[in-house]
Amino acid sequence: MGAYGSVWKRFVSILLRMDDTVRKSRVQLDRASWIEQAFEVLAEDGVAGLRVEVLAKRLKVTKGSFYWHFKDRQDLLDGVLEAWRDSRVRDIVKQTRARPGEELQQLYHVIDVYSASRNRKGMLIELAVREWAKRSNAVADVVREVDTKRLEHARSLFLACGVPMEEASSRCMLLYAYVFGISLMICDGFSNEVDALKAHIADLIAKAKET
Amino acid sequence: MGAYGSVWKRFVSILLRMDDTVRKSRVQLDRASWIEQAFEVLAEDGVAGLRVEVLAKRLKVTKGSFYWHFKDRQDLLDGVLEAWRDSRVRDIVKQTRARPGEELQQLYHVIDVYSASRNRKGMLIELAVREWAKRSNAVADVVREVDTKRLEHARSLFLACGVPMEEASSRCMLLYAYVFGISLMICDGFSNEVDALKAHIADLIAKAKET
DNA sequence: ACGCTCCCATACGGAACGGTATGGATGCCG
DNA sequence: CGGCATCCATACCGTTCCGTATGGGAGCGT
Repeated sequence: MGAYGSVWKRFVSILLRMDDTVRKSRVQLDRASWIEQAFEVLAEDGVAGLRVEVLAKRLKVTKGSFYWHFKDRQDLLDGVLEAWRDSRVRDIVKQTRARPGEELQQLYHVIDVYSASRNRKGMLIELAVREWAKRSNAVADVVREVDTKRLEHARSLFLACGVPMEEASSRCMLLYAYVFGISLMICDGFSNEVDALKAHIADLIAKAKET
Repeated sequence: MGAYGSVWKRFVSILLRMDDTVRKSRVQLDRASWIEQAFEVLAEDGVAGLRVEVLAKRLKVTKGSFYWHFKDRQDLLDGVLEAWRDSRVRDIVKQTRARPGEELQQLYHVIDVYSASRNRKGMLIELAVREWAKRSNAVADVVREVDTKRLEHARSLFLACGVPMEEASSRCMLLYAYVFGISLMICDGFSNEVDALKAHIADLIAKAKET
């Protein structure tokens, strides 16, 4: 052993971690696996499709497993909501952190990331959660928390671009309302150059120096 | 009788009309009554809440009545979709028809009408239908048809204001995406002057002469 | 009074779903 | 080897749905 002791220890730890990962992802399930699958269903069928037996069938187990990891269906919904909030908070600080001087570019990046064409699944989850919030005060509280953080971060980008306060507040609200709203619309009957129009709209929101 | 003949006839016709109205609205139901109630449920619980027995309970009848007026649940959904399209088409021509010279004012009116604060029920139906469209191609086709008409009418207003073509196309897309998206957001944690910000956003969309 | 149509109530079967109880398989640990 | 904890399968109950079959009441014409 000697000099290879630490390497051996790392190798063993990797083996253990691999074994643990396989166990968690194939043979045995945990809360995270159920919640992960729940997001898939959430994107496809909305919160109304989040049924215990449906998830169990997708995971190829029975609901006996579900009620081991979760107290009841509400416990799953709480876990999904918590996981959504955590992932959104992480995503916000990641998407709205810009190097000095690149704030405007970062604003365009945010509009692009939330575009409905790419990242389709993420937007479907976003819409499903917000529809969920219409019928649950607890979900509405989380959405309010996420929206507040998102708007504040985006506003700081506008402020860094030299936009005054009220204007920056309005523009970041317009930005997020647009990206959510455009994903609800079906515009391909209006113009065959929708992408060009969307690029123009991004200029209206971010720059707004057009005539 | 004599001179009172016509009065008597009118009285009888009123009685018959009242009787008919009572029959339609209380004792007996028709397709329109079920569809009307379906829109109430659609606003509250979304399309997933549109269950036959739930509607029957709300109308204080049994589903024996439902299956007299409708072939099955899909028949109701088709009726709801058709009624939504018709009402939207009527509303579009009503909301986007402006006297010459008042086109800009009419654009502000459209933004105001679709505001989430007032007309809350109408917006909930709008969102429910669009979420429905995510999982049904037939609904998506109707939404596409409505969106196309809406955008074309709104674009004509921008064009009448002297906005060039591509700019007008972009602005009307931005307008509708904003009004739908803002109704999905919960901004009251971001600012305590949300209404003032929304008024500013309306200027950004309609005028957009700000710095 | 009779039949006829319209409209709805009742009863039933079947499926999907939430939740509980219980047993069984596996692995770990002394 | 035996005891224990972990994790899941099975069986079951109650509820809520959709859809159908059938009967019945009210109006209405003859």
